[in-house]
Amino acid sequence: MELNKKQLAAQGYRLTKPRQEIFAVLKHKPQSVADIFEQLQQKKLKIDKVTVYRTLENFVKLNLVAETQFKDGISVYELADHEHHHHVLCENCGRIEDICLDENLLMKAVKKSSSFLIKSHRLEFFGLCQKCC
Amino acid sequence: MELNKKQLAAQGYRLTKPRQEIFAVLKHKPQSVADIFEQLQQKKLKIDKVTVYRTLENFVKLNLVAETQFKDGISVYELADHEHHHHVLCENCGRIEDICLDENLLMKAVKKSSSFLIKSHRLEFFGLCQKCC
DNA sequence: ATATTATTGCAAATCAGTTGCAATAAGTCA
DNA sequence: TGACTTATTGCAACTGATTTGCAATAATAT
Ligand SMILES: [Mn+2]
Ligand SMILES: [Mn+2]
Ligand SMILES: [Zn+2]
Ligand SMILES: [Zn+2]
Repeated sequence: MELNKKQLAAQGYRLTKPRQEIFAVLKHKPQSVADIFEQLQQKKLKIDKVTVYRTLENFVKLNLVAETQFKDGISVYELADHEHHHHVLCENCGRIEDICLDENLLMKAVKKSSSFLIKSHRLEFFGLCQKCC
Repeated sequence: MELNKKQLAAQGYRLTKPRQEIFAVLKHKPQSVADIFEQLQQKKLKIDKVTVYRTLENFVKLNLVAETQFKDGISVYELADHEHHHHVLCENCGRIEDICLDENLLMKAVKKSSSFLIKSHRLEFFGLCQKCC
């Protein structure tokens, strides 16, 4: 997936250097703001942390990026290039693995047991990756 | 459930006014630190916000209170008087409802599809309560 | 090339939560 | 009860993450 000028323009956004660079960094793996900022610095790019915040906010609005909150309320951002899924986080090294589940049964059970109109959910797992086991 | 002197003493904790008051406030419903602090103020109790933080931390250590992180990374605390369960949060009014689920199937599916050793998980639902529908 | 305005970077502000420390008060024991 | 020990509290200062205001910059349209 590429950051595309037309797609941005359609919503009144411009294709800029910082946006391209942040998008490129996200291609590697899901990362926090701090992670992304560090990567940019390593690349010797003088992009302000504020710009990272603002860019991610915009990417999320544009559905280009998905935000996941892990423990401690720190968000991790990843390119929204595949379907709804969840994550396992290694509590030792921070590695993240995607988890795809069939959620029909779960959602059916919830709708039955709750009086609320369910709109969305969040599900994360924590544990140890193979390396850290 | 009552905050009990012996139980606290057994772990070297003392039964104090702030602890009793915070416990009492939690009896009403699950709440954030800000919520709890506001309740205390409405009761004209001069209890510092720092004390609320420290007290909740202790209650969690003592397994008297359970902490849940909703969106935005803000924790909500509730008396730990029932089993492991999850929550639905009303996106309009903030009301919280408990959800008890049989998670065997879910956990089995996850263990099968992940290479990680799963230790714990977090699951929350968002939607609208009956009043807000 | 010029004009328009979205975007950026910097500094300052805000916000949640933490820490250090001296004053206070709960529990203990004579 | 009153003195003693030490856990607890409140206050102020601090931290780290995120937000905001604003003037300078740069992307797009004409
Ligand atoms: Mn993912
Ligand atoms: Mn609950
Ligand atoms: Zn690991
Ligand atoms: Zn509601």
